[in-house]
Amino acid sequence: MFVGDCVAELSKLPAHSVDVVFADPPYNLQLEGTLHRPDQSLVDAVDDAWDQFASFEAYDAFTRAWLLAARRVLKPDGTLWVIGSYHNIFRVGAILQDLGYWILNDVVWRKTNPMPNFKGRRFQNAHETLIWAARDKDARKYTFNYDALKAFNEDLQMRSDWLIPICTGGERLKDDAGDKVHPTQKPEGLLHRVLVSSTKPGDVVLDPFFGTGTTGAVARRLGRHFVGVERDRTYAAHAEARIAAVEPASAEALALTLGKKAEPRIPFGSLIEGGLLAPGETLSDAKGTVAAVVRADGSLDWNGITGSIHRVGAAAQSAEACNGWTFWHVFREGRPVVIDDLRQAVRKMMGNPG
Amino acid sequence: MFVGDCVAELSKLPAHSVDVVFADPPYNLQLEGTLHRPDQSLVDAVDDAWDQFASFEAYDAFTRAWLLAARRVLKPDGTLWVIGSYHNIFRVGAILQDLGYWILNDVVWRKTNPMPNFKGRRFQNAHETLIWAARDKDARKYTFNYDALKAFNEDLQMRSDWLIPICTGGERLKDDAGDKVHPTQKPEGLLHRVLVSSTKPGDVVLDPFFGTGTTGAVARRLGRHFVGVERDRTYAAHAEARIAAVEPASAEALALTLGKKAEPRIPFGSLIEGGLLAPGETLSDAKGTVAAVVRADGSLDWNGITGSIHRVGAAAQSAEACNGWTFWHVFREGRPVVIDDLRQAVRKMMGNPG
DNA sequence: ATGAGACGTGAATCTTGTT
DNA sequence: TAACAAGATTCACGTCTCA
Repeated sequence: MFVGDCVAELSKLPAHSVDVVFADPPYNLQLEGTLHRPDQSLVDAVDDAWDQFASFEAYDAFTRAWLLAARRVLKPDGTLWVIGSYHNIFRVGAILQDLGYWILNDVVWRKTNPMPNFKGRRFQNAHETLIWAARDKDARKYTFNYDALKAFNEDLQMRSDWLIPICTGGERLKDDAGDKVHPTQKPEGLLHRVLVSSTKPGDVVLDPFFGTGTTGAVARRLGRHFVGVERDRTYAAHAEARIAAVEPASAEALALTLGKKAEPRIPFGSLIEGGLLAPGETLSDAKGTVAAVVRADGSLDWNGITGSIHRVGAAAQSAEACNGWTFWHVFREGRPVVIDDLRQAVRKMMGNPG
Repeated sequence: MFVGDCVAELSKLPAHSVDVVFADPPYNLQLEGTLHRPDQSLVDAVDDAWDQFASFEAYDAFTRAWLLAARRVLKPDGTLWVIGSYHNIFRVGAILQDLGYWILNDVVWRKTNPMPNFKGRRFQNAHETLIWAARDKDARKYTFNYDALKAFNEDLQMRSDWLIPICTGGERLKDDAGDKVHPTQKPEGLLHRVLVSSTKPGDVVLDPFFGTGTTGAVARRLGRHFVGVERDRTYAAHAEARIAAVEPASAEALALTLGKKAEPRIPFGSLIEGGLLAPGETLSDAKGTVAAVVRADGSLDWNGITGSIHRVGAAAQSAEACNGWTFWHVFREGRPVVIDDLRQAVRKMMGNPG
């Protein structure tokens, strides 16, 4: 591990000495005011100095510099991973294409537990994007452990969308005061999948933005060598202690983190998108005493009371709560069909994507 | 619908005339051999290195041209959607940031049934990326139907990852020979969610790469107007026939679920004017630990601190801010009733006068 | 000891209308 | 245009408190 600026430190390494680069650069978040949750508590923003850039141009220059330095130390058949959000990932992706990297995949990290959008002004930002790229367009022998991934994924090809929780609980590093050490610590599960898919035991992994050493900890556990560069001495110190405590895990334990799957939740609106229900159709309860109209936005209208299938179902029964899936029916060929059956049909259409 | 080059046709439209742009541009022109510069000259590949540079440059110029043209016709509070894959989306995203668009979200379309990766050299490419951006950074009144999407998604706010099947079966347009008409026809379910989330009935939607008219078909069904531009006469002809067969949904089915923000404002004083609260009555918080007195002028008095229900509520909690409507309660028949319920009663009175 | 419920928190470009 | 005021707004978990 080296403490220092990543471009300067990388220039000291020999060329073509690294199998894989994993980089979690600053996102250039460009936050302005403060943000409160509905309960008035303050959201702890990423306002650290290392994430501040004067302009897109400044961020681009920074990005070009470290991507160039990383490319020099990569072996000809090496690959590079970068993670980012919509704030920066498009710039990073375009620049790495310009520099001659060849994109192999973009991969979506779907968070099981993302922070909500508190003000209701956008979609909940529930994912981040990783780019996986070869050093050169004509690289043929880069490492991709296709069969291992397929075995871990219940004999299905590993997809480009990964469902992994954010880093919380005991895994999250805390200082003596109980505060998080690093504002953006990545989950080990993410690095695990990255390294299992694109490195072999004994490979050298370089992380130019080492932070608190997630890459190093997972690399050590998986029997990979690592080189980390971190500018902040506090982060580096925590990383060192953390990695020293890592014990290599058994092969069985490795399989566990990759096998997780979740049953896909089907929103009611998907029945409309999928054409199983048309806007304007009428839903009723099992006895046919209540009638509500399906609206295009995925809500119901019962005598002017509108909302989700559950809310309106509750209102129609004067109940506190209601499972709309089993309450509402639609007529098909003269018979009432519970909409839960339509949901099953959608699930079949949807196949089995994690 | 217009048949022609999108930049040329867009230049004929009036400025600030469009609410939303949905664009599905060519993903990687260099592979398809149809890459033209904005002046219509054909890009001629020479050798690999030069070809790569020339191709990205040309694609960037093409992208800049149509994004600029689209920005001119967008209303100040309009938004733009672009869909792409890792081949092009990073360049598109960086350029639209450079042009002054302000990214609101990136959204991942997760395919339920993606094509497998046959060679087993990469992850299965199971998603595409959409960028949703406002025309301007400081646009505040762009349309986002938050409450409709929340109802759609069973009372959870809509995430940035959408699970939707690809376009197959009866929805996929075929020609007389039984071959698919367009190589990349998008599913109507995807456009449904795009238009429900970011447009209102009656809005104008522009699609500069109209193809076989998915945007037009869904817009028509959802009671939105559309403008489509397509260069290929065959695609345009199929689009026209397809859209003509679409049955628009009824006005009632198109109504959007609206939240509190859309409701008329009721000053607190109206509760006193309407006789629902009497001057001198006592309000308290939900637990009954705080008590304030209602004054005839519509202000509260809590231990000598006077002001609006919000200010006094904040002071009573030692908080920065407070929604007085949900904080304060009044006793009715021995039970605490939140004053927000009284406000609803006033709204009903005002909605049905007499 | 156990369970129910309160509390805290995470890479966030997060309001709107009037004066 | 800047300042002020009204008032709308959250999901999944892990941990802690208290009965």
